[in-house]
Amino acid sequence: MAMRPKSEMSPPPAPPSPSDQRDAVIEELRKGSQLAEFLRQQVELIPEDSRRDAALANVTDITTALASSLSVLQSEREQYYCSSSSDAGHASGASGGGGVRNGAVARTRNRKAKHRRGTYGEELPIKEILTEAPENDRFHWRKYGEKKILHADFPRLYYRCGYSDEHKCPAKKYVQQQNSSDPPMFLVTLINDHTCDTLFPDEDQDQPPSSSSSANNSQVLDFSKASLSSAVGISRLKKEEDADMSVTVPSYNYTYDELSSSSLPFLSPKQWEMEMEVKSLFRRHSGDGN
DNA sequence: TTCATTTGACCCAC
DNA sequence: GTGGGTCAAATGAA
Repeated sequence: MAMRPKSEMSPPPAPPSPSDQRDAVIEELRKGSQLAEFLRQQVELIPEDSRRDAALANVTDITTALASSLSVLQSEREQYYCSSSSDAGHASGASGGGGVRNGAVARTRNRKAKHRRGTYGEELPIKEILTEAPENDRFHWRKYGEKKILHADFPRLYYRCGYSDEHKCPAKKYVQQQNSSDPPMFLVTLINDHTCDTLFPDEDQDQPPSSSSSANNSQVLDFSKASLSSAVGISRLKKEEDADMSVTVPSYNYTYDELSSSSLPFLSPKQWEMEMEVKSLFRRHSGDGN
């Protein structure tokens, strides 16, 4: 965070409100959309058909991601932080949810609930990810519950790490559909880091995803900026049908200036090479004589 | 047969 | 009493 000299901070420094942060993000997304459109024009100048088409596909993904994010943020501008003390007020949109599949079965059990309601108890850290593909991260999740949430039009889905039993991995995530747009957006709340990932390094990490799924990265809206790199990684497609998902979008957490100083953890080497190539074109055509 | 998902019941903080 | 989080039997898919 940039610090200003005390002499410049004459008014009492009011911390930015959540709505201010949201407006700032919306503004950045708008700038990003303009840049993406400009980038598209530059990419169209690439002479080689294959490279141009691939780059255009990436730009299209970026544009789609920015547009959908803008849509979500704007539609929920006044709702998102209404319940600032709770996480339960995020959802909005049309009605949905599942129906009754089975008849009611009377069961008697004798057990104790392990968890507290409300503020996730003491489980930390918490990361929130806005994505079109909530299941599309590199971890294996097992669904353990689904709950209709008050004032939410979509049920909240509860997942825990698929290795929670084997390796005592405490990672969990809650998935809340945000709207009924096409594709719908989901707010994914990640709770606890994966210990299974550190015990058993992901064997696919050095295997770039197939070119057909060039952008299996989710959108990350992490206002804290602290968990940006670890929140979402290159996807491990746990099921074959995941490979058919075409709604994944590239991460837009980096500006083009930041591209040069960051390592873009979400991109495969091939994608990274392409990004660098596009970036080079971008600079050349934007009059950057350096 | 095994594994994952569904879904009503249960627990507990508020 | 309400509502969010979790459990676990029932069920379906592979």
